[in-house]
Formats: sequence, structure tokens, C-alpha cells
Amino acid sequence: MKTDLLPVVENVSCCSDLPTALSSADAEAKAARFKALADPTRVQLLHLVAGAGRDEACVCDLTDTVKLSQPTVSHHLRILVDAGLLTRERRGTWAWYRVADAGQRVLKADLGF
Amino acid sequence: MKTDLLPVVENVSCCSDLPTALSSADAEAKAARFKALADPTRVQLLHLVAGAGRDEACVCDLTDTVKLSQPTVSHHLRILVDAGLLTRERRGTWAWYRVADAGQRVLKADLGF
DNA sequence: CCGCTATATTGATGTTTGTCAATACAGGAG
DNA sequence: CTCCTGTATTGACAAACATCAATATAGCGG
Repeated sequence: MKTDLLPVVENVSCCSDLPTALSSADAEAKAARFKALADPTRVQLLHLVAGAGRDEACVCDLTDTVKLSQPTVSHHLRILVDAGLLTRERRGTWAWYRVADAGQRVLKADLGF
Repeated sequence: MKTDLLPVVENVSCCSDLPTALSSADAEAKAARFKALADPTRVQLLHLVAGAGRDEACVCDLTDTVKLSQPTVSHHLRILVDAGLLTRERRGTWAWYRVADAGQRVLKADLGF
């Protein structure tokens, strides 16, 4: 019989004991929030809408300020709305954007703002 | 002489008055922070290190848990360290990762965590 | 109805990014 | 010194992304 003074304990890993991992759906949802702000233009847009006069801004002024084409700005705004950081409201010909609750939380979170 | 009952006010834009824009360097710096967490794997890694036993984790265990190749995990950890969210310490053969101050702030910021 | 203007969508293109295989580097054991 | 193991870097490739030009849609004024 073999000696078992040093029984093998199935110690596959080296050392650290880790918590249960996030579900991949969970991790993806959280990453999606960050991804929405992982672009300088979108950071700029959130900043601009947050500081706008009546707490809202329309696309034309944002386009002028960020100096990108109108389709590009529209594209970024859509991403911010889809992420729940902005809301869109159509009044007449113009589309007005406001900071949503999740956006306010970002602005207060001391993560660069 | 022309009547100027409705003087033209150089109203180039339509309506909203916006704050001064962020400098592009500023916007890029802020976006870089978010970009570091704009990936499910990196969200997972921050979660795992934050909940690790002695507040630290080594690469081998993280690699086992996230089920990606070791170079890929190393790559993601580097991004998190470069963003100031994790710190790295080499002790012997192993590399130990801990959550840095900026990482703690993210975890408390209610932005998905 | 027809224009006109503001916004959104589509298609194409160059750049960035996540991933792995292969390789290099670092540190402990013999 | 030489091996062996854990970690980091390099190179390559496919997928995702930011951007714009062109086009489509929406809503107002005539």
C-alpha cells in the first residue's frame, strides 16, 4: 500500500478561493452599460445634455458642438437611449434628449465625471 | 432703411443652449475608464478579484473560472491594471491581483454592480 | 397634394478589439 | 547550470465598431 502522508487533495488551482462567477448574461448586461459610455463622443453627449438649458437638447445643436456628421450623432444618441442613459422625445420636427435616471447615477458616481 | 422689428439674431442652431464641451482629451480619458469595463470578461474578473478570499487572486484560478486561454486572461488583466482598477503584485512564480481604489469606487457606484 | 427641414436608417469602409497559438520571460527546484 | 511551471508578449485573424455618404422617414407650411 502506498503511503499517504501527503494525500493529493485535487488541488487543481494554485491558491485563491474565488466567489461564484457572475452568469454570462449578468456580466454581459453590466458590460453593456459601460460599453455605452466607452466612447469619447458619447461621454461628450451625456455631458452636453446634462448641462443643457432646460435640461434637454436637440440633435441639431449637439451635432454642431461635437462636429461629427448628423447620422453619426444620431447613432450615438441611439446607443445612449438603448442603454437607458438618455430618453428621447419627439416634439414636432425636433427630437429632444434628456438624461435618464441611470444617466444621473453615472454622473454622480465619480467615475470620471 | 429696413425695418428691424424682427432682427436676425444669428440663431444658427435651433434651440437648446449647451454648456461648454469637454476637451477631447478629457472626454477620451473618461471614456477610457468605461472602456476598461466594456467587456463581460473584464466585468467578471473585477467581480472575482473583489470577492476573492484574501482580497487577492492569482491568474491561474481566474483562468480556470472564466474558461478562456491564459494569454487572453492576462491580456484582460493588463487592461484593468492599466485603467487603475486592479493592482498587480508578483510574489514568486505567481502574480496576485487586488482591486484598486478606482475599482472599489466602480463596485460601489451602482452601475451594474 | 408638394416642398422643406430635422432626424433616422442603410451600406460601405477603415480601425479597433477579443481571442488563441506560439513564443518569450521569470522564478523556484534539483 | 538545466528543467519545469506560471505569467507575459507577439502575431494572426475574425468580429465588432465609428464614421460618413446616400437614402429614407417624419412632421410642418404652403
